[in-house]
Amino acid sequence: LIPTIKDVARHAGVSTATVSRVFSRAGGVAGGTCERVQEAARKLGYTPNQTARSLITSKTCCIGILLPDLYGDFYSELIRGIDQAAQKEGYHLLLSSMHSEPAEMKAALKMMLGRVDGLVILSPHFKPHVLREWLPVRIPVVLINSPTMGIEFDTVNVDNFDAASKMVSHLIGLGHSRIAIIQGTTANFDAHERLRGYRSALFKAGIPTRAEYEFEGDFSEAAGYAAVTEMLKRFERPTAIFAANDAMAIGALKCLREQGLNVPGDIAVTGFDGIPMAAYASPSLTTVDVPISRLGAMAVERLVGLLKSKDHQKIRTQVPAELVIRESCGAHPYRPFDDSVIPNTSTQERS
Amino acid sequence: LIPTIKDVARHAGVSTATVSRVFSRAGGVAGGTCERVQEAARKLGYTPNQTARSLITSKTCCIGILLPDLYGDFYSELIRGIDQAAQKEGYHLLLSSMHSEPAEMKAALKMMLGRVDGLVILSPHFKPHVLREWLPVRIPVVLINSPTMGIEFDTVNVDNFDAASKMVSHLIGLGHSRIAIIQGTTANFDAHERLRGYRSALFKAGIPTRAEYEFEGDFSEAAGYAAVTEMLKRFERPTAIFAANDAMAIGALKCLREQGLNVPGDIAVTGFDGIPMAAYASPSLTTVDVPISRLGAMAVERLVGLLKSKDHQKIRTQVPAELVIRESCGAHPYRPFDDSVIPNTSTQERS
DNA sequence: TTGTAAGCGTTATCAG
DNA sequence: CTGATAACGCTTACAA
Repeated sequence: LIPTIKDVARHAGVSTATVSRVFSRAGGVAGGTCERVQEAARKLGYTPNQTARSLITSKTCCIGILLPDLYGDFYSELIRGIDQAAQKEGYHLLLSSMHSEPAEMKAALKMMLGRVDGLVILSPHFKPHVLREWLPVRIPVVLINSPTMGIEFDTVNVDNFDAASKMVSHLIGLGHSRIAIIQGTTANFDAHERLRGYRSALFKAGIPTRAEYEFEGDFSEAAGYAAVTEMLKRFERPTAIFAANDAMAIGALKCLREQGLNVPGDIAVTGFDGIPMAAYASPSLTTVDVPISRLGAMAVERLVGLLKSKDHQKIRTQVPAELVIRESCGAHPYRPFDDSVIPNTSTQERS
Repeated sequence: LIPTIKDVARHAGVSTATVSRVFSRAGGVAGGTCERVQEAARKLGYTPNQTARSLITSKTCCIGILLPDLYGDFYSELIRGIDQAAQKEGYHLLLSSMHSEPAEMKAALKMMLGRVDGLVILSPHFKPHVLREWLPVRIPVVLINSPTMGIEFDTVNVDNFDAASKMVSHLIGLGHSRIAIIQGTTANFDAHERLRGYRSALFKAGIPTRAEYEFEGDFSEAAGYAAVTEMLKRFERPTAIFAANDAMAIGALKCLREQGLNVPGDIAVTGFDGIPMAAYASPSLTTVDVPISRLGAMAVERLVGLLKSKDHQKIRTQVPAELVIRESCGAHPYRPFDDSVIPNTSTQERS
């Protein structure tokens, strides 16, 4: 039903080897023969079977992407960066996301073996050594946002520590010394690094860290709201809040507004991530722009590098994130609304 | 370097056929033999090569996803739905997005042939007959949001016409008769259907359509802003605005606010898409919730259906979209802020 | 229950 | 420049 190289060869009156040479652009085929082959192929609607091709060449030109069950902006931006880089490098994507359980992830991994030349994995759950155990074959792997305790894998991480430190230093520079943090999910690596950056900036400025200023959170808007509720009960309340992500910062803003407090007048607030809504909050939210799409792109670029050269040196790449100073930290005067920030999210493609 | 079925067979002292039987769960292998094989495989770190497997079985358990260069919520929601459905059905995803030019799309298509069992394509650009020409082999295909003039492919579309019509009818029910539309990108199928729904609702209510109430747009916030600027110059200005997507509706809200007009008091506004920010706008935006993730899921489900049974009847599936009544249309009293709506978009997985 | 051997559709290695 | 022919790693009749 579906034409193979043999059919084309027969119709063109040549051998399969010649047809193969034509389609693999190997050269060494006479002009006339080449045309005859292409004509026959067109007539039959022949396209080389990539599976068979990659079986013999042992190259798939595919990279496997393993993601946990994330969603929203982070997910799409990451894939965008990955896809763009992959396309530029001539690779395709075998995607498997939605993995919350180890068994699912392991199964996905198995499915990919033999189908991909390399793997990009974002797995906040599973420790590198667990992954190593699941990867019997020696296949190139790049980890995104991984704790990278050991040096078993190449990694590409957002420099959460540095950016958090810079943000808190920025607040200190604005005159704040009673700075609270609303932390991300415990045991999350990003959350951990942002906390570390917060503490480091305070330390560098000679400000002692205070346990009662380190509020728990889980990256949700509700957590930000709750943390502020708790915070306002304190006698010596902070003059600034460093939220570990934008969602919590926005929850914090909401609570502060409800309590009649002025931001940044009474209390400054900063976020982390740079979600579109941050610019649209009122006051607009000072935050850290995490270059998610570059994160994905760099992971792919590193992987392709591994694929091309048999360079077996493990590299830890840190992607820098930059501060976006807006109104909520008090560095800028308050303006009711920021510029256009809503991405065109209709069913339309990007114009 | 990488162990094959032969290596396992040799180590276990059996034939490759037996090893194959063990790993393909075909049964008919003695318990002791089975264990010996698995032990050998574990020692060697063997995993079946999926490429070789699918070459002989001519089943890949992969479906190809071809997308244009979209981004943001739409993109991630679509993939989410696709991925969930695919996983449930036991299929994997070969993804290729970022296609703005025909040549890119064609190349991507070729890359997939032989690697996938079927295709899900979202291509607002290319007409079905062009696709048919690019698909020489008879491979199952489901089109998402396609004009579907002919009946060459199965399609899964959002019922834009119906939802738009319902929304405008809702405005009419609230007493409006001078209703403007801010259209989406010309030549975009969704935009076209929403316009058709708008006109249909007016027609059904016996309200004549007026060309001067049909403003151009391109789905961008700026376009919504510009359209309202233009609109306010008119003597008999509309009492309601039906924007063809949320981004434009929010642009419209911004312009109206700047002009000192009250929404919905002076003029009602509605959107389309149901982006998260719509709930967070002030006043909160009445809109149409487009079930994007279900759109993707249904496309996959239909495709898997085609794959399993050789049912060659083409089906046009319409996914219904529902109205989300909030404040901007005037049906509800104005409250300063809606409930928590910001998704957790941090690097953290969905909790 | 197990082994032998013939493919799956392609590319690669030789000869010619 | 072209054609046999042997892989690639696996599954699957068919035999034993």
